[in-house]
Amino acid sequence: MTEKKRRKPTQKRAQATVEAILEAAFQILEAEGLNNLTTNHIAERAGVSIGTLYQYFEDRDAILLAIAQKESDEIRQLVTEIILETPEISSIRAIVRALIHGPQGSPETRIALSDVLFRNGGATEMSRQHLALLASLQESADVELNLGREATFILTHAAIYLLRAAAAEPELELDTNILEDEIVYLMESYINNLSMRSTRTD
Amino acid sequence: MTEKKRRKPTQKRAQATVEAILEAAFQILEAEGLNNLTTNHIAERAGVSIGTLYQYFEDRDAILLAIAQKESDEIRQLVTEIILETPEISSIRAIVRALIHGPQGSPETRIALSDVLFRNGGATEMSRQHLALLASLQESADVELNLGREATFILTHAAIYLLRAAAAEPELELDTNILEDEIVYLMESYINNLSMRSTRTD
Amino acid sequence: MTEKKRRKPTQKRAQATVEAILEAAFQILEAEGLNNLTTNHIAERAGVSIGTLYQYFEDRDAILLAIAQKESDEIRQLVTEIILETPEISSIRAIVRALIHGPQGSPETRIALSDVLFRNGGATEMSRQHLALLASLQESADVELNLGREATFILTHAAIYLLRAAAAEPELELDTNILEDEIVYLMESYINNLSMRSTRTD
Amino acid sequence: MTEKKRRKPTQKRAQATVEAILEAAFQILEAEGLNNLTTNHIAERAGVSIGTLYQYFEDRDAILLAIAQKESDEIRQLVTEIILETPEISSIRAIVRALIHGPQGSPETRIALSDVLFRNGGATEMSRQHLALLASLQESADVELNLGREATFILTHAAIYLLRAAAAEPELELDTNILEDEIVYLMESYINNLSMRSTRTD
DNA sequence: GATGAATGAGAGTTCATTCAT
DNA sequence: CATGAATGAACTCTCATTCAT
Repeated sequence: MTEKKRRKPTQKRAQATVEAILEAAFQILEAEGLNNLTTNHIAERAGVSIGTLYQYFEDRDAILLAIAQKESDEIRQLVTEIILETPEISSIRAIVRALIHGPQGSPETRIALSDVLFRNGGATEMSRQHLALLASLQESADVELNLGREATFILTHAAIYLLRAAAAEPELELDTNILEDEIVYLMESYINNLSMRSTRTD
Repeated sequence: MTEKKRRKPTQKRAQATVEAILEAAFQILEAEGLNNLTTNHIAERAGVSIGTLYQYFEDRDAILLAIAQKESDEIRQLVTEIILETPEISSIRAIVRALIHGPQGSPETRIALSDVLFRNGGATEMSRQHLALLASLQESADVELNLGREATFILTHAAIYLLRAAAAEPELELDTNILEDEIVYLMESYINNLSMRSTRTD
Repeated sequence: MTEKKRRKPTQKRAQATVEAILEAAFQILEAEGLNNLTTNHIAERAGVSIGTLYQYFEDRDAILLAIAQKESDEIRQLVTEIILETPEISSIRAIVRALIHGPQGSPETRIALSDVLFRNGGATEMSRQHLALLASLQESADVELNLGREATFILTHAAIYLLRAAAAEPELELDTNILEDEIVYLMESYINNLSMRSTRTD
Repeated sequence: MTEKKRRKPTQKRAQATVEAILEAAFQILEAEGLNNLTTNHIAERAGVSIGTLYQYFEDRDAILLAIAQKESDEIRQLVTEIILETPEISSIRAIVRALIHGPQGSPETRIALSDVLFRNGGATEMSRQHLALLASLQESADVELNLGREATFILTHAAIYLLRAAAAEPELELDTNILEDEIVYLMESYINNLSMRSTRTD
């Protein structure tokens, strides 16, 4: 009854409003950081009133979440594209490459976005991404892997968190191509290790 | 010049006050999260006035930083203790074990603390920890490793970030013993991979 | 860029709000002095929330400045009115009379207001007032005055500062009419002195 | 009974402490302005504890007052010295010269000190200075001046406030020698004017 | 649907002053 | 006499959010 409903933008104009808000928020996040990402600021930059903003978004976090989900989708998409374009590379490399080149924005932006994704349904949204990742990885292995929870966790998180850490420390001046190689090596050698153990166990 | 100096606690009473503040801050962080960790709240819980708090800490962040540095020291200490107690285990396992059992507090607490450590001298304080880690790892390898920046980065960050991620997702119910094993495998197989490449290159 | 913009009151309601804030501030300044002129106090007296206050004024000083500028304008206006109403009196007397009767409020209020005017663009806003004053004075002299910087300074500051001092020492119980006469004498005799010197010098 | 007594420094060591406090306060006032002149800051700079400071001074204002009175004394002294050294100059010029060269410190410092002098017994301490000034001026006049309250006020305040204003506006780059001349002219021509009126009236 | 004026809890912080040691 | 740890009222200012227009 008393629940406030947020309008779902079905009309074209409304769609444009939502886009403007998300775009404005992203720009501010990039240019001025999470601390200056205030709702009033976003509304002003988007050219809408603060009241309008609140008709489309429950609260400040919802805006960030929308941006993050959009990026998340784009990365999934990118994995597929990479595999289609260069079918000779391994799934692992495709994933790592997508994780490197997909996300836009500065380190701070990336962290803010992955944080919000985590806060809002860490067990839901984010792990969906991880599980998709895992499915791809399974294909890479010669033998069927006998994965425990912990190995699964490592396979689905290592690349993501290492790349997040790399993004957060730009002063290390890591070469993205080499980094791609090394992370691929890291994961492949771990999968080999898992295979050996699986074989032995069987 | 313009810096306000904070008193360094020389008297016994002052020492106790500082301890009380840090302890109170830690408890609040645990029980109520980073958002409710306000300076007034800390002072109240510590049983001191807000003015007293500000005599010893520049600002809110300084309190967090102090806690984080204390924990950081404790972990370094723990690595040493583990190696002394169980000399048969590898350096890698000692480090991973210390990283698992060292940090106190909930996932959110750990993240907040590692964040503050990173914010305040990401290239200073934190990498000191990483480099010490690296030195230990070098000893584990049979051949002298020929490490590029990117491989170094992976070696020094993989365990830390994976464990941070694990702490952040308690709903996965990971078994810490198994997790320790798997991370050790991950790193050992990567080091083997590096060794093989080093050998070939030589 | 980093400047926070303050809303300019476009709606009628907003105009009234700004008026209420200025009025409240003036009353408090009168009744309780500059030290008790806190932003919370002003907002409360004005019947608006503290947040509203800060939407229209950058900070506490900006409120004082707004009041001072308003008064400053009123005095300029008053000089003109006096000359129109009593065209037989000299410019000097008109200015002195305006300076005596124009400013509202207690001595402390006047000083606070002239201080804030001085702080914010001492070389800008305030000297504009002084220069206008000077232009009027020049007309009073028979011969064209040959004014050095220092004489100019005296002409433009003597009346203002003496009246400010008089306002600051109400216990002297100075009669404003006589004071007006004496200050006019002071300035006229100085201008005569300047004229004599100018004549001689030519 | 319950009245707090402030110690009068009779011993040598105590004298030194008081001196150190006043000196420290003056330096801070000069270097960092009235806003940063905190009691803790003064005590630290003076090398004494805050508790000690409060044994010699009732409150923060008392420190400023002590400095101001010291300066005030020095100026009175300076007038005498100037007259003794250069007996040919008029009393007026001696006073003006002393007011120009006597006070130490930046404009802000001077204003702060004259303000405190005024606040604490505007009718007492400060007018004592003014009356001494007036006595000297009376001697300069040929005929006995028949001074009303208002004329007295002008004679005793004009020079002081004009010089204070001049000090407050260093950007005008007034030449102190010329300023001395002009203020002397201002006052002399006013005294002449007064004389003429006195003569006529008699 | 859109607007933007208004809200207000509450954050961080300062500093004159006291008093137990 | 000196110390300096402790006090806490008071202050400025922010920003997510609401709701009358």
